[in-house]
Parts: sequence; C-alpha cells; structure tokens
Amino acid sequence: MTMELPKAYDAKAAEKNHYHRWETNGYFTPEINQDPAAENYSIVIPPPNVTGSLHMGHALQHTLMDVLARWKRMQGYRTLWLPGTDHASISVQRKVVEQLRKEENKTPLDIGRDEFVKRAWGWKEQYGNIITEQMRREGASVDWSRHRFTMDESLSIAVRNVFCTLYEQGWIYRGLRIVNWCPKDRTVLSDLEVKEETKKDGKLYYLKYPVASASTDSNDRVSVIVATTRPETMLGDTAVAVHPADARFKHLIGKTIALPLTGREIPIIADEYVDADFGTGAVKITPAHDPNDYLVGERHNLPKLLVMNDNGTMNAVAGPDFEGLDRFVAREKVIARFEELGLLDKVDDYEITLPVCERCNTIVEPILSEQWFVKMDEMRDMALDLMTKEGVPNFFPQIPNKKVYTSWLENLKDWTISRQLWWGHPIPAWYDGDGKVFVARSVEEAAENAGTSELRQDNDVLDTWFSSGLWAFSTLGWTGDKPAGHSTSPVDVTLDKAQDASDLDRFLPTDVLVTGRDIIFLWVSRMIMLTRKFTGEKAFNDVVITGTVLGKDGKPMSKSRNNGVDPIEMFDKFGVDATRIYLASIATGADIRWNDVGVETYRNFANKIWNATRFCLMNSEGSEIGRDSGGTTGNLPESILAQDTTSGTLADRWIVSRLNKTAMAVNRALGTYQFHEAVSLIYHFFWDDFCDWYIELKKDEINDGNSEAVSRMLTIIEQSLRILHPFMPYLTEDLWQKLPGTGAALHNPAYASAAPSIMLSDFPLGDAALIDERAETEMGSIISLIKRVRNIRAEMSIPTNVSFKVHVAAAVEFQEIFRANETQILKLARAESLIIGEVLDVPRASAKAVTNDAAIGIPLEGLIDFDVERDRLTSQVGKLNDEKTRLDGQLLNQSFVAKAPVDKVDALRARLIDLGEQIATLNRNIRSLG
RNA sequence: GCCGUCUUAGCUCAGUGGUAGAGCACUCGCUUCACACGCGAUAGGUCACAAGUUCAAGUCUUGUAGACGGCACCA
Repeated sequence: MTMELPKAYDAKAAEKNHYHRWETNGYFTPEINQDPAAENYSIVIPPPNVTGSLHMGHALQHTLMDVLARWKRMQGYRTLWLPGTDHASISVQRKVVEQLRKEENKTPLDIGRDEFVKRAWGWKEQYGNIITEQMRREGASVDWSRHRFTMDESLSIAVRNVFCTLYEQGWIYRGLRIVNWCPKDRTVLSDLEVKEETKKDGKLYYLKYPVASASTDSNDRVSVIVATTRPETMLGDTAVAVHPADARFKHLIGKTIALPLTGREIPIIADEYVDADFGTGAVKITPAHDPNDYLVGERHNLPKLLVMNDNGTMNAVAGPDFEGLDRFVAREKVIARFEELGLLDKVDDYEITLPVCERCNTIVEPILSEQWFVKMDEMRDMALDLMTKEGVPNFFPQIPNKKVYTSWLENLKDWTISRQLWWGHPIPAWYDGDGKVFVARSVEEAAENAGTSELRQDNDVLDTWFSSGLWAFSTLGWTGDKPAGHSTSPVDVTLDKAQDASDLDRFLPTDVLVTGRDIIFLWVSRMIMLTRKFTGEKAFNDVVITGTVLGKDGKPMSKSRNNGVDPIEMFDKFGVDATRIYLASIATGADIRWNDVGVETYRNFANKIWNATRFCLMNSEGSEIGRDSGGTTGNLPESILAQDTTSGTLADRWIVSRLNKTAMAVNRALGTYQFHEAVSLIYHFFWDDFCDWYIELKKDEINDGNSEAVSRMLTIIEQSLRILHPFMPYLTEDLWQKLPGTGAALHNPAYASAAPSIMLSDFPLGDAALIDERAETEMGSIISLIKRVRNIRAEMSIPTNVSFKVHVAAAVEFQEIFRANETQILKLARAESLIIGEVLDVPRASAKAVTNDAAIGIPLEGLIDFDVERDRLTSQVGKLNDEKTRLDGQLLNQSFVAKAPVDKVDALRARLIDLGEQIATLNRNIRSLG
C-alpha cells in the first residue's frame, strides 16, 4: 500500500475527523472497558461556572486531566473523567439581573422570586454549556453521559441531606455575627470571597468626643480623641474603650461621653484589646460594624446599634439627618458636622487596605447579621488527621502547597454558608409564626415537626461552594437518602441502580484532582472534609496544583489588563494538539508567561511527526507494522524483537533500546505528574533519535522499498504515536488510522471488541530487556564520529558537493563497529570512503580531529587553510585542557579521593587518561602543521 | 506583621549534590529526492549577591537585594 499525504499537517482537518466518532462509539465511557478485572481510574472535573467561557487556565487543566485519562485508559484501566458545571449563584444572579435591566428595565423585585429563578434556569440553558462545548474541541475524553450540574435533582437532594445531617449533629448553626456584607450584591460573603485593595489616598480622621458634663469633676471641657477611617460608623458607637492600665485615661474610666450628633451618652470602658501605644490610645466602639468592637461589646454588654441598610445607606437608627444617605455621603456629612462643632481634631493621610467584594470590587461593609454557619473545628481536625496520618492529599508539587493547605486549616474559622440571593440551593429551613426554626429535608417534614403548615421557608440560598464541596461523591450518585439495606455507602435509590450504585463504589476515592491554587481553600479543602464526613472515603489521593498562565506581560491574564490569550485562537492558529502539548510542557505547578513561540515549537513538532510518517508511507508498499503477539504490555512485537536481536543492525538495536528507555521514562514521569518531563522525553526521542539519526541512517533502505526496514520503521512510528497520543490525540489518531496493519488487534485486551482507535491501543510501558546499553554506546561512537567530520566540513567551508576520504584510527573493537556501519557513516558524513586502521596515516594537508573513541584525518590537498585548521585544533585543545585541569585538581585533592564514591573516582581517572591521549594527539596534529 | 515561592544563555524556561540544558532568537553554511513548520555547524552562562556545610553546591543552610504569592492586622 502506498499513500501520498499532503506535505504539511493540517490540524483543522484532523480535529474535525475524530472526536465525534470517539464519542459516539462510547470510547469515553468506562463501559467501553470489557475486562471485569480492570482497575478503576477516575477524575472529576473542577466544574466550570456556567457563566464562564474557556480560558487558558481551563485549557491547561483540561489538557493535564485528559493526558492522564487517555494514558490510564490505554493501560486498560476502567477510566472515568466526569464533566460538569457549577451553578455559580452570585455570578449567574448578577447576569440575570443585568439582563432584566437591559431588556425589560425591570428589577428582580418587579418579577418576583419564582419568575427570577425561572429566568436564571433559562439563562443557564442558553449559556451554561459554552465551556463544556468548547471541551469537545480540546479533545477532552470526558464521559458526556455522566455530565452533572450542581443543581441537578440528585445533587440537590444530596445538598439537603448534608445540610440536615450537619444541622442535626450541631455542625451547622444559625447565629448573629459580624459578617462581610457586599452592599451592591446585597448579600453576605465568606472570608474567602473578600479580597483586599490598598488605597493610598485613605484618610484617618481624629474626632473629639466630649466627656459628658454630668461629670462631677471640675475639668468639664475634657474630651477624648478617637481615630477612625470610617467616621460614619460613629453614629452607631456605644462606648469608648481605653486600656485599663493607661494612666492618661484611668480617671475617665466609668465616666461617659456625650456622643455628638446623636444625643446619646456612652460609657468609657477599659478593655485589654486596646493598644495604648497605637493612635490616641482611645478607641470608639461600634459593636454592630466591626468584628473586634463586637467582641468588646459582648464582654461589656454594650448595645449593638446597626446604622446601615443592606444597600449601604444609613438607616433610621443613624438619625433623621443621615437616614437614607449613602455611607460615603454620610461620612462626608459627619466630618462636616464635626468641623462645624469644632470637634474635628485633624485628618491624616493614611494608606489603608480595604476589604472588597472579589466579584464586583465594592467595598465590603462588616455588619452584624444573622446567618447560617458551618462549625469548622471538627471538620478541620478530620482534614488535619488525614494529612498527618495518611498524607492525604498528596500535593503535586508538594512545596509549597502542602504547607499552605495545612497552615490554612490550622487557623480555620467558621464558614458562612448563607447568601441573600435567589439563584442557588434554598436553605432547607422553615420558620413558624414565632420564628422558631425547623430544618428538614422537605416542607412536609418541616410541617410535621412544627405541627403546623403555617411555615415560611428561609429566604437565603447556600454558598455555591457548599454544593461543590460534595462534587467528588454527589456526581457519582450519592444523595444521602436513606438506603435500602446499604450501610456503608448510601446511594440514591431513585437513580439507575446498576450503573450509579457501582459508580460510587468504583470511582470513589477519585484518583487525582487537577486544579488551580486559587481554590485550594474554597473548594479542595471542603471537598476533602465533606467527602470524608459523608462517605468515609478520601475524595482523592493526589492533587495536582497547576500554575497560573500569565499574559505576555508577565501578569495574570485578565479582561481589565486586556492581556488574555484565547485558547480557541491558539487552536485555530497552531492546532489543538500543539497547544495541548505546549501546555503539558510547563513544569508542574510553575507559573508560565505565555508565548506563542512555545506553541509554534510544537506545531512544528506535529508537522515533523506528520512528515516522518508520510515518508515511511510513501515507501510502504507490501509493508505493515509488526503484529503484536497478544501481549498486554504494549511493548514492541516479538517479531521485531527477534529481528533486532538477531539480524537487526546496530541502528535497529539502538532505536529499539532508545524507544523502550523512553517509554519507561515517560510512564515514570506521568506517574508522578511530571508532564513536562514526559513531553521532553518523547520530543527528543522522536525528533533527535528517530528523525535525525535513525531515519537518516535507514533512508536508502526505505527508499529502496526494503519491506523489512519499512516495517520496522513503521513499528517504531506506531509505538511513538501511542506514547504521544495522550498529548496529541488528533494527530496521532489521524496518522494511526493511515498506518498499514493497525487495528483492534493492537488494542489493550480490555477493548478487544471495540472498533479500532489509537485511543484504545495498549500504552507502551517499555521493556527493560530491550534496553541495549552496548548498542547505545556503540551508536554513540558513530554519532560522534559523524559529528566531527561534519564539523570539519563546516569549519573548512568545504562545499556540500565536494566529497573526501575519511581516515579513522581506533582500537580494534571500534574499528569493527565503524566497518560494520561504513555505508551509513559515509552517507551521513558525506564522505566517499572510509579508511580504518590502527594508526592515522594521512598527509600534512589534512584536517584532523579526535573523538572519545577515534582519531580522524581528512586529506584536503588544496582545500585546507592551515591557519583555520590550527585555530580549530587549538580551540579544541583549549576546551579539553580546561576539563583536564579541573579533573587534575580534583584527583590531586586527597580528601576527594578518600571520601568520594569509588566509582566516581575511577570514572574521573579513566576520563583523565582519555583526555590526556586526545590532547596529545591534537598537539601532535598542531605541530605537524608547522 | 507572619508564612512561602522565584531570581540559570539575548528571550521564554527545564535542571535528580558529581563535566551547566532545551526551544526560540543570533552567526555561518545548505533549493541533500519526509519535512524551510526543514537540514548541518558554531557562538552565547561568576546559575542575583554574600557567607556557611560538604571531598564536591545551580542544587543543602543562613543572610542580603529584587520580583511575586498567600494569610493576618489595620482605632
């Protein structure tokens, strides 16, 4: 069979041709695996927000997950990579509000909650699958039949059950706390959803608070100065605190302040919290608007006056002059009033860091509010136990992620889980007329418990991360519903039993989680705790933390910086496979500055693979790849092994050795998530060893149509394509289908009956028995010989079409090697004949060189420039001498000889002898030039 | 303030105590019948700086400088 392929690889064509077939043939489902004894392998995707579109961070993570899934699948694991999306309550809510305003000029209140939620579902249906659809282009081998959404019915049941169980056990509680409030989104935020922004032009206001004239002391005019960055909160002050030991204020403790603008009198109290050395030493206390003040208030039984509305305006408690004003307007007004009253001591410039909402950048207001919380102390201990006792999860890279994770856990505070939003999982709590709360799995259950159906459900929804915290097991069928006779892993009896019951058993714990470091706390930690709590299992064994893909400017990609790179554009420009393997070539966990040149490198690599295959196929009539004898290791077929150990040439044994070494190393690298190492190994094997040396050595045989040689080469290509497949699925499938002799017989036995695809072929593990160190050494001597001759030709500027004789002197064993490979050496060195002997016998007008194994002389009568030759040799001697000097020094060092391992010392001694000989030879050569 | 990461060739980055690597760019050649998205040959590094441990340090320790990240505080 002879085939003519286009001259360049067309990535787009290949991308169109395979995904649909893979998917419809069911290759992505674990059920494709027909081996009942197969081990399971599972990954759940970090569910992208339904509001998102694919960015480079997704592309990176998806690539790594797909590499793992395809690699394991080819090894015969029953493999599941489960896709899905997250309902992203606050993001979606914001989108829908915006849509309402734009299209109908309405607010959510205008249409009501039910209608709003309906719109949100509509929005999700319309836009929610953008990313997952883009994943098809990426080649992601996810099981679409198991696609999950965090608000799917079964996942919602799981959420309710988890909430109720935690409540019943006292791990969830409702309480009044100072929380982070976003006045724009009008909801509470968890600590993790609050970012910090440094304001350089902040101000610190010093306010004079007059001590009440009710004081019986004579010093009536006394006032206390307090400093604040939020003057408007003084309207809610209920005390001024000083340190109990502060002599300046001791006499005032117990007296009162006439709080300006309010007509209220507030006490001066003593509390250890105050740092006497900071500011004025006196602190205004606003228990409803500051976490520390809240604690002080608790200790001193102070009233807690909330002076703001949920939208950031002042409320009635702030007084008629301020009610309705925005907090920042109120701030200006408070300052103006203090100035009028002569009570503004001073205003300092003050650099301040403010808490802002991570999504809308609005300044977050700490306010007192009643919310739902998860108590984290026992959860934390569980997670810490897992880490210290079992080393779970195993982070890749371990540094710094393990420490970051552990120290975060150690300082963990309770988790605010309620959100004042409409889109999300409603909190399963109902209140009766007296405000008594009933937490239940349904309204009926709540009514039963309450003894009345006059109930009002809690208005709030749950933090999005609450449902994603269940993702590892809720997606595998766990709902927490009371099972029928299944004690260890309760499952949803409403789902397909045969399938989903086994999913949980089979795929939990999942094998690895691949995600970014920004959600280690938000998501990874919570999934670890909740999975342990509710299934007794680990969520996953390993966690691969990817780095950040930075823009060309070295900063994180963002819309505001406009430095983003669209993965789809890269796919169009360089191909999906090139983009994937480039992303995989980034060191695990390292940040990478995006550069197109890197992708271009692998686009070129794809083309190289295409053309190497094309070359073989052009000459492949009557040849096909060696048949596997039915082994399960994906190793070279025995037929090839036999050829190469008996009749094969040195080059054949060498390339087989290199291939097997590469395969073994690739598996080793992937086993520890060293994707970049695997990429580098296969890249250099294919390009350097196979294309630059092996193909070039065998070219004549191939062009002559030597079918045995072509078969052998096709076999190496086919094996290489399998190794490359997880990284470059489209190219490898495209070429594999074109190779003569490929078919289901090459599949891993677990997929024996499936229609042929490289993605089901047996992944090459490499066979130590096929590694031939002697062949590698011998081939090495030939390669250096050829390189030296090429160097002489280049340095002497000898035109390509001028041939010459090459004299080689070497030890007998190397003479034999060179003789046996004479044809190949002549071809690659572009020489006309090889004269091999014990000693070099060449005229003075010769260029000379040495390798570790041979001395070379090339007679160049009329072509040689003696000055150039002298410089060339001198520079070589210089290099060798540098090395010799270093080694001499080392070996003269008695402590080195005494303490370094014997084999190291011996190796240096041997090297030194070689060096001495080579230097002597080169020096003789220089002298002979005259 | 606390914890941590990074600093290697012109650029982007690998690097496992034992002779410093890759891709791209640069220089010099090549229309060699798979590939110019290619082939061949060069050049280019006090591994940020300083001390220490070690027979031996890019690699381990400490400090310094710069870049960055996380956490906490912020009257």
